[in-house]
Amino acid sequence: MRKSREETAETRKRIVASSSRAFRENGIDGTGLSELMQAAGLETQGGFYKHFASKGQLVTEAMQASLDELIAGVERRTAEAEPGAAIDVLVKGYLSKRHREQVADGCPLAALGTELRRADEETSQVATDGLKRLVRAVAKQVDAKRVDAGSRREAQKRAIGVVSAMVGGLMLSRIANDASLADAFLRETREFILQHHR
Amino acid sequence: MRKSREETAETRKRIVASSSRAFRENGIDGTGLSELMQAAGLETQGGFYKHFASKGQLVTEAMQASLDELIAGVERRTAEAEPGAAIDVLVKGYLSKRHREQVADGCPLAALGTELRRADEETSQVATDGLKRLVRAVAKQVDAKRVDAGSRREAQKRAIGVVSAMVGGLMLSRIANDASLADAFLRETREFILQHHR
DNA sequence: TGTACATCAGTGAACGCGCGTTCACTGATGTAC
DNA sequence: TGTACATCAGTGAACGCGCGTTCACTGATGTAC
Repeated sequence: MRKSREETAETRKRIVASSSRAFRENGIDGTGLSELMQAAGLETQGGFYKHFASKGQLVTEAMQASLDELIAGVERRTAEAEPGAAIDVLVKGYLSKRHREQVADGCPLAALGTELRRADEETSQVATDGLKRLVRAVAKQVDAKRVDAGSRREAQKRAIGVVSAMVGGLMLSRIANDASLADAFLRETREFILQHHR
Repeated sequence: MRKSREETAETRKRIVASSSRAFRENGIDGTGLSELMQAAGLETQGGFYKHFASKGQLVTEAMQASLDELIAGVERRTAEAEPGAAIDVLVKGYLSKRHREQVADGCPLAALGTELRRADEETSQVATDGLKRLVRAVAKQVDAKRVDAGSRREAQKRAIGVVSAMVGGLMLSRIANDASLADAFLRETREFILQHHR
């Protein structure tokens, strides 16, 4: 039953990709290995350890993958936007009903944030790096007109505030079991952030 | 071994109080009943069901307790502050190193936020109510000078943005395994929020 | 106020279950000549 | 290019463990008279 190198590599990628979705959807503790292997199209969970040394290692790689996805999404969206409107596009996309509903495809910080505090060292490092990259990607769009060195530092600082509000707003919008409050969290957090840029 | 009514009521309170701390510290899924009963000073976990119908019911009550604590804290701090400075005191207290470190005594939204999305209906309701009360408590301090009806609605809207940024900033500060980034999240999120009020 | 009985908080042990991990096995793939 | 052997991806079953929950039991508390 041995598989070719190519197939093996594809299986591995499939496990990481489907796990990164499953973790965001059901939490890290809330997702078992048998569920993950089935989601990746494997019949049993025994083969897991042919690809990963432990569940922890998979968590690290899945976190890396979803953060890469997040940052690539931010950069793609802002690159497509007309200059000056990028921050608007970014904030409206992040704090949208679509993003609120599509947890498995969305930001891993807003999906797993409070679980990450208790993650192992490797995952913690990956999350910290992702957070830095996110801040940098957002900073590029904050005050895009001013480009001197001083304002770049300013932009970085502002970007931290923007990221805090975006992630907090999305997470809290998902907690509210009341549609009007949930929508208000998206809408008013967008407004709150964008007031800084008018 | 029967205990008096008074003792029974005290035991129940002790279980709720120590559980609310344990959940914030280690997560809901991450905290077992035997751990909770030991933390409350009971020798075995068998007696748990003399007080609660299920772990879920305890989760609901513990969440209620920690949200009550949070809102009482917000109201106490702002009541003590001199008028006009209340929002400053509130934001600086929430986004402080002390709060970042004292997870078990801190805001349950920043500690358990992403787990609450998957909570049962009762807990979800308690969390939503708590979120509303928090927004209302913060709104009282936002634009405290203007008190006409129109600005009260405005204050409520602003308060939502303030809450999003506070909760997000604290949670992300806890994720960063790098002290300078973690501190920057507290500092710059404070700045970001307070710029709205200058 | 004192006695007899019912109640029930907490103990201690057990239940089935799903968890992460391990392992013997299979047979197609990869390697050596 | 063809053959012989080693490798190893995936299967299927099992491991010990801690989970939430249940239950028989104990004996102090509460209730009834």
